[in-house]
Amino acid sequence: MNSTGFFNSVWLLVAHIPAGRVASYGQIAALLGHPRAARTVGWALHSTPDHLDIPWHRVINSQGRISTDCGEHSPGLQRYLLEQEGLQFDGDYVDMDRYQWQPDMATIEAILAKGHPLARTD
DNA sequence: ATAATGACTGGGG
DNA sequence: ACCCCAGCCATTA
Repeated sequence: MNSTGFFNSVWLLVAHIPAGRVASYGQIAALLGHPRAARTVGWALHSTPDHLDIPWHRVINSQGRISTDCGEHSPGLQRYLLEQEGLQFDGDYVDMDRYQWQPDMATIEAILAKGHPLARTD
């Protein structure tokens, strides 16, 4: 159990990204107070337990491009899910200025304070 | 405790 | 636009 770990915070925050919006790995890291831990965010999402039902597809790279090459969470699936939520792609890119999630600090604090029901069960 | 591992990022060529 | 590189850092596949 680890409701305060970084992975858990990542899942918690990503769970609150609204449909039709996206965040970058670095953005999630920064919102959690670790602006250099973008890679770790990617790793956290890679190891997201399926039962948590996290909208993992709403996290893409800072260029507005899909990064995953994981079999379970494939680029094709991620793009499909995003398009289902109304995002339009220009080639391999989405317009970050248009779709990026922009929560205010109060929202973030509320989410993090609320904390946890996402603790791992292994 | 140390080493390896990435769904990253920004900069440079 | 593309490819490559070095720095990055929480976790342990």
